[in-house]
Amino acid sequence: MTNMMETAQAQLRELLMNALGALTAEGKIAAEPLPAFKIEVPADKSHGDFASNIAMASAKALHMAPRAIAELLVGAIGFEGTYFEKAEIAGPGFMNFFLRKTWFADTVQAVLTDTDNYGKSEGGKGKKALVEFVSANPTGPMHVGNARGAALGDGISALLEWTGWHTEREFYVNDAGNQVAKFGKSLSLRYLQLCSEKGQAVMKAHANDADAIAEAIYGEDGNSADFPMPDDVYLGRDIIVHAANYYFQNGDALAKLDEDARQKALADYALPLNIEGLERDLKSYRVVYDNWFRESKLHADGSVDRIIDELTRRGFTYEQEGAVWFKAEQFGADKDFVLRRANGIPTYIVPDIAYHMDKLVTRNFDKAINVLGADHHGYVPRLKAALKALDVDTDRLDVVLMQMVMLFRNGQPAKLSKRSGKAIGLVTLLEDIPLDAARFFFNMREANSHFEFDLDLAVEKSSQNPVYYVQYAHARICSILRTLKEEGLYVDSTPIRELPIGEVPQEIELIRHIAAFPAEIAAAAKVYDPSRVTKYAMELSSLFHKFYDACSVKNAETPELREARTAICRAAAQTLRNAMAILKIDCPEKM
RNA sequence: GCGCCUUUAACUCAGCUGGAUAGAGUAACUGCCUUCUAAGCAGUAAGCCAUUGGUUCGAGUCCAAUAAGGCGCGCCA
Repeated sequence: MTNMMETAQAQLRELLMNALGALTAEGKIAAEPLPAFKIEVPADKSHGDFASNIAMASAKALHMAPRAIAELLVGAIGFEGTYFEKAEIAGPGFMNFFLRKTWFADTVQAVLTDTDNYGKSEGGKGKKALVEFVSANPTGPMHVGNARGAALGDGISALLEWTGWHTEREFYVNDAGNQVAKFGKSLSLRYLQLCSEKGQAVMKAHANDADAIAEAIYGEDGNSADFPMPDDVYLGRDIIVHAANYYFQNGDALAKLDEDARQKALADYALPLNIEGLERDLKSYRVVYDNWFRESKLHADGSVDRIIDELTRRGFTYEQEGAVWFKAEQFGADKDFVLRRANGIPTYIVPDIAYHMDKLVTRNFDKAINVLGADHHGYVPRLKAALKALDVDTDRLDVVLMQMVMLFRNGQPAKLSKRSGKAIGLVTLLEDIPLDAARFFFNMREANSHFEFDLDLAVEKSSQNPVYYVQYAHARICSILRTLKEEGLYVDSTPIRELPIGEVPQEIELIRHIAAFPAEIAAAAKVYDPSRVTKYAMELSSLFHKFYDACSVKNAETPELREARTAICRAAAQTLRNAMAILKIDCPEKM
């Protein structure tokens, strides 16, 4: 796929190297090894399209003033047949280079040729990445942090795909261990409450409505005087709903069983329902996973036990107070930690180690990327220490830490959904704000910054809302093209290089930014940061609106100019669509 | 106590691998639609880039210390 920015940069670098070579051959400059120099896009447009610090960087080695070097270079460069028409020397010795119009025309042509693939690159070709994100506990509904994780993880996955990686999205299902036991216990308690006299009264009062029953039993805080709950269980309404539904289907038979059997039966009933629910809710958020990897599999096939055995075999464990410890300090972690408790049950990290061995060894992904809440940052060095002890190159595991989300409404922290009045989770959030807004907003800030989510702004249909600003730009372009077609003014028959493209500053600015798209995507993928895509889209939209204001397409001075601007519009719309496609946000043709 | 993150305009944030006068949006005020979507554009205002030192041709950007805020350091996950 075409990257005109890169093409121009490579050409410029070659021109400079050739000029240097020629000057050295002529003896005009000393034959010294020169330090690396940079070619970059200056912030100030009057400084040209590209600038190089080559003269300043080489000053020391050549024992010459930067400006003198620059002057020699400018004289030695042959611009014929290239994308560049001239160079200027500025400031302390910067060299500023100016592009010819053909470069702008070729950029527009590249977008129209590549269409939906414009911006893709192949840096990751032949390599496999596994992106694990959300992995919410299946014992309850997803919270707002999961919504951010979902948008972020999905965006990172898309960026990797756009840069050539074979990418799989994965959800790690914690369907084993302590929290499942706690889940069963919670369900059992609620179930027994429903079977009690008071519970039966509530059931009768609310007929077969599980939600209404849950509301009544839940009371103020899930721990009412009539239906008290201990400290170490899940209190949520969803637990009561499960218990009630089970009761509707199977009656009170479980009340007569012993506690363990009842907990297991209820967990076996409710857990699959929750997992289906997670899948459904994420799908409605436009997140579709390739794999749902179950923790229980790692227990069932012996992987978990094998981790402890293998670390022991290698001499990296010891026993203390009846527990098995891993010598993590030896592998760079802050302190040793327990692998197997005195009661014989492995700690949570052992299945995690087994899981990552599965990712990196069994399935042999080149990269495993985990999107985690920042509160897990202490856990990362421990996991890496264990992987290192098992001979895995820990650079293959990249962790993207994500800071907390704070929801705001009317400038105040918001806890409850406006519409349903329930706690704001992923599902209730989408009741309150449009899907596109959620996906856009959660990708506006980089992962590692605290995020204040303004709920009022997200629903606002105005210029203040960045999602609408971007979508409006696209709809506006579509409207222009529609009008041209209706009036028979839409023409795309002339080769783009023959059109007058890049006549005014607003056109140039817009095309320059369009040309930067492929590099921006590659850079965003490299640092796992989809927020660069939202920023790019906002900037592109802004440049289009400015172009729109300055350059009429329909009423262009000449038919050639109209055709040129039509092509620019099409290229801008295409680029905007591609950026939004990465984030899975719609680009409506009308608003 | 140890470790990680954050600190840029009144508010929310950009500032890519150090580069030429530090940028947006919001809020305030002023212009621009008989002409392709005014959900837009243009203009006016605001900043010891937390503090102090260091590295160099050059620091918001790199290093060190300090301060304030957030988080983590379990035989919880």
